[in-house]
Amino acid sequence: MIRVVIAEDQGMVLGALASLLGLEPDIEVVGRAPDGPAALDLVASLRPDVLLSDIEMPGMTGIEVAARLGEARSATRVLIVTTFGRAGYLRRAIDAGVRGYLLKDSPAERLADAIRQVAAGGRLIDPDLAATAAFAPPDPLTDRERAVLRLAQDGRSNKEIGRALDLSPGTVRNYLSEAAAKLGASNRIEASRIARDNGWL
Amino acid sequence: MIRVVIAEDQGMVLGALASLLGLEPDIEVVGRAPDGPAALDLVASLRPDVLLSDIEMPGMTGIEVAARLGEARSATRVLIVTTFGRAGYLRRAIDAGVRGYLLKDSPAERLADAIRQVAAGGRLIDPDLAATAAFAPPDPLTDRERAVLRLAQDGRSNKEIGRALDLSPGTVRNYLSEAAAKLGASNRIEASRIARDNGWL
DNA sequence: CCCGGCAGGTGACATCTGTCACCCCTGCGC
DNA sequence: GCGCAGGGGTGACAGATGTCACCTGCCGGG
Repeated sequence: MIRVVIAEDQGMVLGALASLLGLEPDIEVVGRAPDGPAALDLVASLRPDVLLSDIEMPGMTGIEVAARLGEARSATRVLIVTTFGRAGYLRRAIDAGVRGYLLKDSPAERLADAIRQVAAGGRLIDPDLAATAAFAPPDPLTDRERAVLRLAQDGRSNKEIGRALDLSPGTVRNYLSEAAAKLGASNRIEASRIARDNGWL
Repeated sequence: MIRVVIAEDQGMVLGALASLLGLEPDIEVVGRAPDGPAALDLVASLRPDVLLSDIEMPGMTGIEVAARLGEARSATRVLIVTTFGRAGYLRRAIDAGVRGYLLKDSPAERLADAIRQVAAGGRLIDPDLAATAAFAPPDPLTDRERAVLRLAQDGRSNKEIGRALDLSPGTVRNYLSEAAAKLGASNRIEASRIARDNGWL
């Protein structure tokens, strides 16, 4: 019997996934978490074979949860199931020690097999995303550029961004200009959009 | 027996919802559609009691589907299940003749009851969202302002927006300035964000 | 026919942005 | 000690943006 904990912040999807897995004779859903910290606690106390986790959750992302489990030498393997087919997310997930990465776009039938594969010690990445990611350019941004873009994307001015990051407005402008050049964007809005779409923010 | 068609573009969620409803003795999932047009076709051919539909789908949104069904005097009642708790979406959904509106955030247990209620001719709106929406300000934007904001949000310049909408760049600036003033924003980026978050775009 | 309202436009002005060349530190390898 | 890379900063300039007052043409109602 494969023991699984599910972490997913959308209650309806959480329940639906649980019922989907409930149909499988060799899989047992032993716990459900609505956010990152709860997932971490449940894995610590229940020690399931697999944690099936979303990425975007309150408190902590699924990727952070995976990283924490890795640090704690947990035996639980993490399988990410997410909406976002962004190459940058996949990259970070793999670096965090995740064992599988599926998209919610793919057919539901794939899920149980993915869990079996991961539980058996295998690895698994959504094939479409793997192909995309293999040819995607790597993240060209520096930490500063990322920070500045994050603030720029919700309308802060150079002056405000400078205050927030303790930089002069002129320097903020330089970073944004650099970032736009790297991303082939013609202004901060386009630059943030490109970075966001690639999962670099 | 309540006959239901599900429209949802994320395969995994579609399958999971179907299995969730499969547990209910009085509900039968008779069809599944991965996009708007397919949903419309399925409803036309299967004439289910209820269409359970997402909003954001390829081809046509769930709200548009509901509007088309209304025009066609279809007896099928539409229940929206969506991620987005945006007051503007709810408003438009109701105007389109939708009979229920649930959030994916709410617990899975609510779904089956919602379907029964809608199938029986009742109406149902997620209580939290209903409360929020009741106090939310109405959409203050004109069609022009909306169009301009939509283009501004992905980084087009005044000149480009003008070309796209066949307006002079100066007029575009005026619309954006107007919109920002109405929304209490200090620039086009913030204005687009506010409008988007409220479901006004 | 006249008037008011409304969509669209113009011009002027202050700011903000984007681009670029160049400066100042600090740390580090030699 | 020298050189130099890298983070941060400055100044100047062109062009984009935000704000506002005011103009035009068109339409629908008195």
